[in-house]
Amino acid sequence: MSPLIESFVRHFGEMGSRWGINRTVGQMYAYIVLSDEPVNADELACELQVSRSNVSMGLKELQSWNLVRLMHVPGDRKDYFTAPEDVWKIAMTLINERRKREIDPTLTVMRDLLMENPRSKSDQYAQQRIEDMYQLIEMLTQWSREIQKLSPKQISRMLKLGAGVSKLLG
Amino acid sequence: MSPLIESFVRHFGEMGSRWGINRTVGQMYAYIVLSDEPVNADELACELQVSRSNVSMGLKELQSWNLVRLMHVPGDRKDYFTAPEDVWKIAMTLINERRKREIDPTLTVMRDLLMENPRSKSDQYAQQRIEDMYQLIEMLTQWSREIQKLSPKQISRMLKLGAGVSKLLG
DNA sequence: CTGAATTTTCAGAAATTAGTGAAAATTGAT
DNA sequence: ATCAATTTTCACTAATTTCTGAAAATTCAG
Repeated sequence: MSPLIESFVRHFGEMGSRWGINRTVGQMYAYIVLSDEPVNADELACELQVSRSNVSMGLKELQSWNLVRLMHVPGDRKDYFTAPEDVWKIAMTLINERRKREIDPTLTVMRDLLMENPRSKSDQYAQQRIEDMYQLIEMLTQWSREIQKLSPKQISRMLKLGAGVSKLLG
Repeated sequence: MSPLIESFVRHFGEMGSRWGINRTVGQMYAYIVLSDEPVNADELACELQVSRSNVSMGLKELQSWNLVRLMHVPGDRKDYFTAPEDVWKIAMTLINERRKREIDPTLTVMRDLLMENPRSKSDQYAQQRIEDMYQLIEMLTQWSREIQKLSPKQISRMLKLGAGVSKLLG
């Protein structure tokens, strides 16, 4: 692995571990993303110096996150993996998978707690707080769903406008 | 602690741990956020059933993230803590602190790697990928900075418009 | 100053999470 | 069907992270 690629892979391993993704899985994905060609498990195990079984588990996880696509190369029985060519696609997938696994269940818990009737003044206050958070998270996830209808080009244009949107809104 | 508050605190402990924040710190913050009045360390230790020293470390962390404010109540030597009343403020703080600690250093690493001259075809491809990611992350952080100039009301209006913005942009 | 109240530190224990190797299961060419 | 190639599983070990209790440091009223 070239020094350039190694630096990146190392850094993303560290980053991953701060975001609840394990270091090795982070490195594996960084390696796959930077790779020009489909990557197989043996290559990952060898380049990242981890056991073959660890790679197998990591790949299973990346597949469950829809972050890699399984491919085959003609005349080779091994499984090969690639990441989407479009970084927007990767970002959207990450956001959507995390929403499914973490945000949606959280909203459900909050909704349930808001249905209960408060047994005290402090429960009432707590419910108000929960409602504020609920509204905020709901708004953000709804927005994220909405903008995914747009093309990357359109999203870029919108983001670059930034605070300028407020002028359009009067 | 009422069952309602306990459910929320438990859930946020779990969530925290999936986002690289330790369970206890997550619970502590959930408890503080839902609390009507300023909270002291002994109360947290007692209600969450963790050691006093663990609370001390957790509070230090929450302070370093600017997520709590230290207060004093007259006639009491203990330190008391509160969370901002505005959930938008909390969200912005989280985003900004995470940017400072994780995104900015990542952008620096990527910028450095883009300066190096590629030693091979595959380095060239890797640099292209890194550049794509760099542009994407840069755009998102720039946007996040920009919209923080707006008031929560204005941000809400903008987010609710969602994909509708693209119509305004033609 | 003194000393009680409070907070912080930190070495080590406990708990959790990650990684390995050997064995089992699967796959697909012949 | 057979068998070699490949992937997966899983019990165990290793590494990391979190938590604790005791001691040290700090704070402040008197």
